[in-house]
Amino acid sequence: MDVAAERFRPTRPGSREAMERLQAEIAAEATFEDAAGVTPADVHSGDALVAGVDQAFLDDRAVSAVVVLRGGEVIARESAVTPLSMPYVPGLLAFREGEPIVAALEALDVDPDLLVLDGSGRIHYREAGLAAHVGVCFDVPAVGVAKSLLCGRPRRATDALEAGERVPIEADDSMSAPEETVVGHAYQSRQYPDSTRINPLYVSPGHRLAAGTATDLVAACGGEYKLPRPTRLADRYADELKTGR
DNA sequence: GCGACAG
DNA sequence: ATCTTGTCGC
Repeated sequence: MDVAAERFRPTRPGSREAMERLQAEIAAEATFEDAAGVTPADVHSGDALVAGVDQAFLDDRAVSAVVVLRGGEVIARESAVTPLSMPYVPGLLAFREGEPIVAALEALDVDPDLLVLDGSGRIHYREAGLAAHVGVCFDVPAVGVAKSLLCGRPRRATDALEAGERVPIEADDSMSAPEETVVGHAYQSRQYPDSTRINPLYVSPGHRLAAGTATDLVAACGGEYKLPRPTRLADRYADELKTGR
């Protein structure tokens, strides 16, 4: 697939200020409402191609793995390795992991209808998390799936949720969005029958999706584990590339 | 100064 | 994210 807007390519700008300015542009360019056509039904039927993306690290390099699914079946895989240009900084993840991700996606011969990224989308200080950055860069519907919450506040307690339940995540005063704007959801993809609790996933739209639809799509991706199938497979592939099978 | 902080 | 043994629970 091809980058739609070269100016949004996540390469490391000179300063933190420059990176934050670019994120403000990303957020302004991102659409946080349904504007693409990809529906949960399309994901189920196989009418939509879903790409799961995840990274693994080796010393000073990052390896990004992409797995494309059509109705739960793997139809393509790609990967890319690039040197790390900066350390992990909360709020600037896209500038650390974006280069290998974009490179791996560019190597794809097919064009996914939905990108599922490991990290936040709109749940971000400037509403420009990894999923928004990559989604806007390719101008493709994207959703972010994080294992922990970067910012924002759950509308109610998120412990003891049943499988399938979701709780809105509202913007707090650390974010650019008006307070209480629903920027994503805590989504309980899996849960044990009793005692032991599994933490929920934090799903947020990256581009061309409303918060509710983003979560519906992740649910439609399925999977036997906590992470949605596309992400789980990309995670395994990345680890496979890192070690050597 | 204190607390919070995707991967 | 990554480094890792043991350990709790279905």
